[in-house]
Amino acid sequence: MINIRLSVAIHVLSLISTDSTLSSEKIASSVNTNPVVIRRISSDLKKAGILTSKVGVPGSSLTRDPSDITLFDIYKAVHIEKELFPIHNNPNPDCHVGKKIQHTLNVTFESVQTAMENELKNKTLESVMNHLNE
Amino acid sequence: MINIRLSVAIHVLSLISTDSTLSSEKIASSVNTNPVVIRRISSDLKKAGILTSKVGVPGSSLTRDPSDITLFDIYKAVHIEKELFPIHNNPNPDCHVGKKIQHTLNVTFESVQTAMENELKNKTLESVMNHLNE
DNA sequence: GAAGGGTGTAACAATTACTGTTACAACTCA
DNA sequence: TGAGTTGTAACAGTAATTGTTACACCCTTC
Repeated sequence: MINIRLSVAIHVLSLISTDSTLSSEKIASSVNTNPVVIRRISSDLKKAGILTSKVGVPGSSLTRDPSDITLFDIYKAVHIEKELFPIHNNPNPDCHVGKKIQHTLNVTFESVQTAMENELKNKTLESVMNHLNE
Repeated sequence: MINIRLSVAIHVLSLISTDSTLSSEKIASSVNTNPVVIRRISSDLKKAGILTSKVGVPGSSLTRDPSDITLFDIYKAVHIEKELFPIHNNPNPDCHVGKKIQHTLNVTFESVQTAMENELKNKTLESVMNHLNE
């Protein structure tokens, strides 16, 4: 478990895609949080090229169709760059296991993380919104 | 993800499988942590039926062959039960999106988590140890 | 049966990350 | 001009994780 940013970001983008004039205040009331939390996440999404906005002007717009935005795009935008499974530091290099454990687990965990990321790539904002409209 | 328990647990099990007489003190010196951290993780692994040990007797043993212990077994043993991607609480039910976002994301995130877990199920302690011995 | 050394576990400190919040500069538009 | 907004820094509160001390209880050996 990491944080709720991905879920908030998807919520935000779902709202924006149907109404590009919503202020952070209004979005916050739908998400049930503070407007600054919304602006913070919007800022990440903006840096990632997923949405645009103008200082002083309420609202923001998607830069492309929801079918072209994968959950992985959103995930990358709002998550700190770090490994899914961190590995303990400074294992004892004088030990047969300690000497190689970090490299071994790096390789192992990387494929697990990739499997997770591929599944996020298979899902788009559009598919989530379709589910919301069912 | 969140913590280094999975990587420490794999380290511990790799050591135990080649020497079932190692004390938590010795294991801790290979992992480079405090013996209590090792005993805490060993306790989880014991509850999960992956290893056995006796109070007062140094060492512990695997209950089955490393080829029968998947990384998912270890993951379940040492991780708090919780979702990979948590979802924000109390979205506004008066909003079209807020009303359904939690259920929708639950379904969506579940399949992502399953993809990750399946990859963990595909890897065994034996395969990790083979990599350590290369 | 006493001593030394283990395990199991509770309790607490230190650290870190996340969320919520206040504050404010800079900007837009009526 | 003034109300309302975005973008962002700064900080408090909370929660989770790890490391650590402490100690009851249990072997094993002498």
